[in-house]
Amino acid sequence: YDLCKKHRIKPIFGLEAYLVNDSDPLLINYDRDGLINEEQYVVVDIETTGLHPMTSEIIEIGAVRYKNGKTAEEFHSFIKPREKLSGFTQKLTGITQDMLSEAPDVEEVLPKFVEFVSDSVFVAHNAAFDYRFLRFWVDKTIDIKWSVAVLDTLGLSRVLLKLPSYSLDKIVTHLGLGPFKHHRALEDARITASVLRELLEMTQKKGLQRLKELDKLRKTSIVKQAKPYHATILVQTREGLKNLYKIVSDAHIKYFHGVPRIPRSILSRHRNGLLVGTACISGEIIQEILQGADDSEIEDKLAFYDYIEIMPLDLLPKKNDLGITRSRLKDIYRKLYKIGEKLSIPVVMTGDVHFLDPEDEKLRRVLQAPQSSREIEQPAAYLRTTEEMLNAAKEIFNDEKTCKKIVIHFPKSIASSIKEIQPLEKKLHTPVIEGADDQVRNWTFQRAKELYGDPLPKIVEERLDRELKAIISHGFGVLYYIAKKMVDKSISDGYIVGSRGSVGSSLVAYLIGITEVNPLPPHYSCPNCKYTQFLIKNGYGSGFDLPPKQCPKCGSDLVRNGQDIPFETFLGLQGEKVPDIDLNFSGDYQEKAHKFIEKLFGREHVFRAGTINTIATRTAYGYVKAYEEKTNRKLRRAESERLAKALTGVKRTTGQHPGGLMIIPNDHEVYDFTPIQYPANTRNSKVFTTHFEYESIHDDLVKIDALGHDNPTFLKILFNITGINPMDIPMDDPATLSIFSSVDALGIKADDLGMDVGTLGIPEFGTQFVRGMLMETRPKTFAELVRISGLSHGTDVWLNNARNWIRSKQATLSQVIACRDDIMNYLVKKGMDPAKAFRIMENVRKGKGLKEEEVTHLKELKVPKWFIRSCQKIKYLFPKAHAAAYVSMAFRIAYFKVHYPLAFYSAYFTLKGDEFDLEAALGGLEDAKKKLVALTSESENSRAKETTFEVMIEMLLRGFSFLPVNLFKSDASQFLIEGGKLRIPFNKLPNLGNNVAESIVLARKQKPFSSLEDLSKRSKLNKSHIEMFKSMVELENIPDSEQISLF
DNA sequence: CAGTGAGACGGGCAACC
DNA sequence: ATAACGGTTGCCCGTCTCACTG
Repeated sequence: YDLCKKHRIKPIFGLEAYLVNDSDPLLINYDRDGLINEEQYVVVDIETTGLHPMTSEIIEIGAVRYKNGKTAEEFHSFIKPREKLSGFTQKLTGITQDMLSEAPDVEEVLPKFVEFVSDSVFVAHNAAFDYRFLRFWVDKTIDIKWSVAVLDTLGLSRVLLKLPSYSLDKIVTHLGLGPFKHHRALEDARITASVLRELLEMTQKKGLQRLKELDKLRKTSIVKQAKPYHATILVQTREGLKNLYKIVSDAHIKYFHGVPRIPRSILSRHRNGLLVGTACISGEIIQEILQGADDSEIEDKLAFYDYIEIMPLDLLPKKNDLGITRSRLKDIYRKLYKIGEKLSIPVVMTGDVHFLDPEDEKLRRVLQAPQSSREIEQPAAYLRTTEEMLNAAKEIFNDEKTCKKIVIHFPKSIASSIKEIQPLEKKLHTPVIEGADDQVRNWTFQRAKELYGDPLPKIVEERLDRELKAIISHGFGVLYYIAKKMVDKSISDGYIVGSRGSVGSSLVAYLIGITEVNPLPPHYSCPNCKYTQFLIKNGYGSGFDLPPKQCPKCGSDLVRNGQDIPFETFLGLQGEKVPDIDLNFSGDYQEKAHKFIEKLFGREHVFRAGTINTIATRTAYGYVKAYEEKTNRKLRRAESERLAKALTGVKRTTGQHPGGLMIIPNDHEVYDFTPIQYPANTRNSKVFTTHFEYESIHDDLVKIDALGHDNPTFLKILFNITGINPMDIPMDDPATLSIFSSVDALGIKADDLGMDVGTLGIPEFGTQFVRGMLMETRPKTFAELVRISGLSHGTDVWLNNARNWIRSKQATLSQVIACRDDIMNYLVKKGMDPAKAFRIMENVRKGKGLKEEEVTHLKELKVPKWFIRSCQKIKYLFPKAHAAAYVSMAFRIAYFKVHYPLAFYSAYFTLKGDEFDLEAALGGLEDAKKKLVALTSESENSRAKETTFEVMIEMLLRGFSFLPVNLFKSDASQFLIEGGKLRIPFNKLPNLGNNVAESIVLARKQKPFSSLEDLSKRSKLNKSHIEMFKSMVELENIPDSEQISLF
């Protein structure tokens, strides 16, 4: 929409639909009122040389008269075809050329057959096929307008039976009607008569007496059985867009079967503001014509459509399985034009555009390569100019006037009947919860007074007033409210919540418990008498670094806190920035957190943000390679690069956002903004996602990010093992702080470990890169850790940037740009207008650099060169609040690593042990070291595995070791502490996942295993597992089988 | 006894914070 | 030896095993 606006193109929304006819009657042309029981039926089957009456012939007719539960007279005849039988037909039917050479001509057989049917009800399996075929040839050869009541056993069995397939033989098997010779006319007719008998009995059991009541049985499950037709839908009005969203949602959620299907009844129900076109040769109209529908049927069908589409003849593949030629198609198009004129339905020439330029056709071939054994020719479905369309029209119609009509005039008039629609308002629709604002205000002040006394210190009061004004006036109070509810719920369920993103910049958020980051300047406060002391500009970057102190008034130990973070990073200067509420839940708890939000807002108002998975570089090269292999040719490098590049961005599948929930305000429906669907169209998913990805709707809807993270799980495991509440850990513990610059506190030697910092396994501090930073900077304070955290994220923040300024002594660790906040703080201090400083901060942190006039302005303010260069290089930058939150979590985990090592290693391997190498663990230190060396030289893609090895080596160095998996002692997934050792859990065995591991523990709880046979029976272990158990698991000498105890 | 389909598992990849 | 942002969820696909089917 934006691009159209920019380039002054009128956008027309719409789609190519898979339309399914769910409203075709089971019985047609029936105008009597007979009883099911008393009606006379003729059950028919024909064998033909192909599927389309225009291009194929009838070679055999079989029919059985049926009345009152009994079959009577039979009719059978071969028919001599005008053309030779294909091998396929012979093979399918078993009918040979010989059998037909003496047969009568079609002109001779059909009159007898018509007489045999007389005014009975014509019955067949997929009756439309047989009926239309016969009718076409009756009309063609004996010139009779034949019309007779038709009943379809296929349709009838679909509504009466529940089967995966409704082919005649499947139904026969299902009904137990015995074997028969399929694809021979008389046999098929006889067996179909038996099927008819069963089906009619069933309808009578359902209480139906009269044949014309049959349509009462119709139900929506037909949608999945019927063949989908293409159709084009255009959006004419705003109402139409919402209707389309509803239709698309239904198609994805209720009627998805291979493709999203749109039942005609649903389209009719939401038809306002929509135009429906007949689409390509896979559309209903042309398909029906090919299958022998006559003009009056086509006219009836066309009543549903708003315009008829005609397409350039070269879109028809030369070889196609429809048995249709270009000249035949040309005739059909001409006929459609005539009918269009008669019915006053505009006929337009459309291009069936699937790509932009003719040569892009090759890209489609490459895309098909992995799925197909041969190279598939693609139709010329490119975007044509008016000139090209006129030329294509001339191939169908002789007169220029008609060509201009269908290429120019009719399309124009359709386009002008379409309103210009703005799909989204680009205005945030915040949800409303009655009383939320007041509640947030009350919670805030209540907690503020608990911490800082009443009346509040000026600095606190001023900040709260400023924050609350911005928060509430922009309608964000409800976000705070909801976030608090979620955090409270998670904590009461036993899982702490990590804060992430910039929420920690908000004092209100801290006070109501959304974040543990206190953004006030470093300060002392007395938990007893509420004495406070704020230390502004005293050189401390974090309250955690302040020296311990007693309250001068009452002598209690003072609390030290405050990370010194400006509120503006969160909401902007005037609260103009849409805030991001990001929360880190334990991965184990994430789903529950989502359920909780659904409950709060209502299920109709919360949807997981959808994502669209596209072909990216790696996959693109995969496609090109597959294409090379399939076509057996070697492309030049430039060509494969060109193809790969052109393929990137093509949609592959849809998915779920890692944690984002879109909130629909109470006074709206989701269809005001987006359709909805299942992720990846998996019908059993518990989740609905938005059909549009987050990026395209984020201006209009609030998103709450409830993400999964290991830290809360990590700390929960540590709490369970040690009983120590991670939130009570002293944040100035010197031993803990020391491992960020030395290994001494771990009781091992740097040389043995191969590094001289102790942060292996500490989240965000354990990688080689960050360890390198630690070795270079040797941070000694919490504030410095926060800076390292900022510096260690994003490209060109540390390397090629801050590190150089520090090395060349142009700036110090405390001066360089480590967080977003640093930029604004510094520039405001230099005298820049805060609004400008904010804008620069926002641009730099997104990697947009500086504008030329901004550089000039910075120079005027005497901002040093290194600062300007820094801003220009940074690609992404943490907010300080995020860094502070993450360092707090890392610090807690580090505390356990120093003081409760086994608990730490247990939690670490339980959580991060995907790459855990069981053999190395049991092989001992030297073995593990050897394996690590081998691994490092092996591949570049084994970083995670390397880290697991390093942590393992560190643990062994500290004097701890592993115990083998034990059938009676191991847990499913947790590393249990036994003495000074860690017992390896079942799920670390190769090819044995959590599922199976848990089944073992569950069965063991019920009753100890008496033998391997018993184990195999009562758990989900398979044979290979059992074999593996014999060599890798301590089985404590249990017998192989139960037999021994029998004797 | 071959074919099929479902489910578990692990690796590779993409989207996203 | 060098360069390196770290860490999470989720989808697809190939492989393996096993139960079921005719």
